[in-house]
Amino acid sequence: MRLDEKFYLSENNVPFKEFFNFGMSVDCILFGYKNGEVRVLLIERGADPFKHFWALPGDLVTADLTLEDAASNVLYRLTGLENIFMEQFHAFSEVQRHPVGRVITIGYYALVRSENHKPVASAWATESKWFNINKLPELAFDHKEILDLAIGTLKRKVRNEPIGFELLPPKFTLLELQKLYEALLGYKFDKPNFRKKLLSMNLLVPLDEVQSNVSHRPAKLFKFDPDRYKTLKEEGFHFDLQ
Amino acid sequence: MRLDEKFYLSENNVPFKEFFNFGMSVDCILFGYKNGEVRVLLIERGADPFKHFWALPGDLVTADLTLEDAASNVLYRLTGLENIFMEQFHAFSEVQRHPVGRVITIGYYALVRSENHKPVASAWATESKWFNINKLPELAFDHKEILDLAIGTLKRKVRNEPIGFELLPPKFTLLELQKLYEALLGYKFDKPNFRKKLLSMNLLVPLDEVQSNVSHRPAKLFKFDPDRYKTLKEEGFHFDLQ
DNA sequence: TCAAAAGTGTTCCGAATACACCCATGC
DNA sequence: GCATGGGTGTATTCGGAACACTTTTGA
Repeated sequence: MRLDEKFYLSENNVPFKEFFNFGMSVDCILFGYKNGEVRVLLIERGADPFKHFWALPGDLVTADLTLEDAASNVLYRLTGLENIFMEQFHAFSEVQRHPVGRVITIGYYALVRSENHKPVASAWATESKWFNINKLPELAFDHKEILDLAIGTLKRKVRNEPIGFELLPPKFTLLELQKLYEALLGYKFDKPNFRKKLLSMNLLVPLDEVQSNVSHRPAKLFKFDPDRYKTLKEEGFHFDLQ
Repeated sequence: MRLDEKFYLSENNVPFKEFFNFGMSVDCILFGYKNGEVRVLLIERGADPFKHFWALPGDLVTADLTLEDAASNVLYRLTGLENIFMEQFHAFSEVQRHPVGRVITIGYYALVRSENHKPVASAWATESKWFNINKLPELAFDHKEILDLAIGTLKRKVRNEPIGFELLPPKFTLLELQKLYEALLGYKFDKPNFRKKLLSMNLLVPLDEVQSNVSHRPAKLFKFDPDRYKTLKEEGFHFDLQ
């Protein structure tokens, strides 16, 4: 259903079509975790403006796609992976934020298991590379602002929802989980207390499997139980790590 | 700085300007609180499409405004108030969500002290009216989806940040605050414990003033201390109500 | 045997819970 | 006096913090 344009005048009688001149883009903050470091995948721009600058992977959106589709496409082209955990977090709309025209961008943060994939090169990026979130290069456009907000959002989210698991392999030890949270939040947990707290939540399923090839007592492996979380949440449970 | 368009070809060599055909709008969910009820201000549409339907107040965005400006304008035209507490919460981008073209809308929720203002009529609305958030009419466009997400966001936010005060008059009693939270969250608090918890946070400043004209012992009035909250937050304090 | 990390148990403290109870005001 | 909500005190419980300790593996 497309209605007649005459219906669509603004309060000041501006013709409807005058409003349809925005560009939309998505920018993705892809987080990973390796060797105790939280990392983000950046690309080196292969074209002006900001050629050779590091930037967030992103793209202009075409009229046939939702923002979620567009962000999924960016992540797929970047990693070869589908169904990456991904969540919208903010719209950036400064009038002069993009040098070529009025582009509003929607930020998505996404979480992957670093080991699972190799970032691939693409037409819009000459290179892609993981950066420790505490050692970031200068970025193109307003991407520093976007990335800062993404990091803040991740730190807040990770305390209130069990999404940290998306950064770990499907099977993990409790100490690996603890180290991840320590890297994300920037402080230490007491090992026995962290264990007790996480296990008391009943979100982790112990597996009949242990670490191998470690030069110490091998740790039991666990997996996260998303269905269990769903059930608990409906019963009023709130995931909460301080 | 406007760069030459030749720089801006997509991966498939689509000319840059082909991307600049989106309409942007903002939709505002204005929450209020009165007589123990959480309410939202809706407008009755005065024009097609969805003429005579109840809808969220909103507007198309012009190229010279940020989204925040646009949302502030909507709220100002609606209430006559400036500097209303307001926060972006989601972008809605279903391809067919608007019957006349590709309009992406950004949802803002906002909080006002109901007593402070009278909703005013405007060109795009024949009427505006407060609705209890549990007794909502049928809505235009995808506004039900937007409103539902706004309510969910408010309930979550109100537990983790001291924004509930935005819905109360500047001076309030502890029981008024408790009733507000009970209405927002849908469950009861124990009076002595609620008092102790809130006062122990040191966010409330007791005033040398009490209720008047009440047929019972007049309650002490308090005000919220935003500077104190800022300080505490920087020290690692997390507002938290279960 | 030693290093390293896994894993358990216990004590202590403070916050949340569940109450009972008294206070001040208008009618 | 009595109804109404304001406001305080206390006993109990529960969870988190701190920390000591034992266990299991590889080298």
